[in-house]
Amino acid sequence: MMELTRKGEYAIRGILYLARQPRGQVSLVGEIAEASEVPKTFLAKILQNFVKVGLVSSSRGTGGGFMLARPAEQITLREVVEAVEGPIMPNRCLIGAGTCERDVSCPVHPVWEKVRREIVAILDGVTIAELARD
Amino acid sequence: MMELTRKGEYAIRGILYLARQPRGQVSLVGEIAEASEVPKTFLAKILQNFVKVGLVSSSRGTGGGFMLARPAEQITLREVVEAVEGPIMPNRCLIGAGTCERDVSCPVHPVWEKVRREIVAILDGVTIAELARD
DNA sequence: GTATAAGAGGACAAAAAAGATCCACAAGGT
DNA sequence: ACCTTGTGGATCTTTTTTGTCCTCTTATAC
Ligand code: SF4
Ligand code: SF4
Repeated sequence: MMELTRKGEYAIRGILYLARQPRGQVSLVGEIAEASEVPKTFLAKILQNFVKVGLVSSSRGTGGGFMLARPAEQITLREVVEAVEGPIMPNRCLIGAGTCERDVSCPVHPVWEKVRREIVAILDGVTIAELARD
Repeated sequence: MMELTRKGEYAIRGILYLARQPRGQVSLVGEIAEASEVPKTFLAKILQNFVKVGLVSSSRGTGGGFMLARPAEQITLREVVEAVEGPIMPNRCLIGAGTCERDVSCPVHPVWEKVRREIVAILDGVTIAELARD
């Protein structure tokens, strides 16, 4: 139950690499992939996710590559995980009403809600900058 | 990320049915399955898991069936979930040393450990008895 | 002791998700 | 023009989830 996928793991390793680069420095997919030991083509997809949600900025052509779109101090672990894995959601019924016909007065429902809130709180409390300096 | 599977969901619904029966009353798989809206053969496997870990006791033959092996007040939601889904484990590297070559001084490691502890604490704080009376 | 009524266990199959790769294309630099 | 680098989509493989089936064992009833 409740396991981070490879994609999430790779995403963290990848963005940590970016966070460790000097401000303004762009990095190539291949470079990040090698350093983080992540399959290059897979990482490319992950970086695309980051770009889409505005965590990372990209540029093409010679001299192009990826860099953080915001300072690492302002990027939380939660944002990184959710960028590639979608919203944190311990049980499907939390998505919205009607997902489970039983959700009207389901006694277990509030427990999952609490779990969700706790996980979100922990991951929101950790920034990429903190993780990167080590 | 981190979603309970159907199996876990069915397990909870199933054991709640047992918890709502009068003490000493045995229930048939088919009966539990129908009431909980769970595929019967799948539920049978789940009940086998429960029996294996000692949460539920079973008997065969005429008059056989399933009942809680302990009072519902002494069964926590964590036990139920772990019985069918295995240990709560937000990231593979928590299983043990050597799972990830990077785990030596990995800065993210402690975060997952914290998440794990929190989830365990929440699920350990909820008993089947509490959930059943509703 | 034979029929019947359960659960136990294992093999197996379908469906979904995860993990990974490829290629044609767009955009930017020389 | 030509090279470089990211983009987007299609596709493929592997693993996990979800579910079924069949045979065997255990227990009761007649
Ligand atoms: S039974 Fe309750 S906890 Fe389970 S999916 Fe439905 S609403 Fe959620
Ligand atoms: S990189 Fe760190 S968090 Fe990720 S699997 Fe390895 S030890 Fe765990």
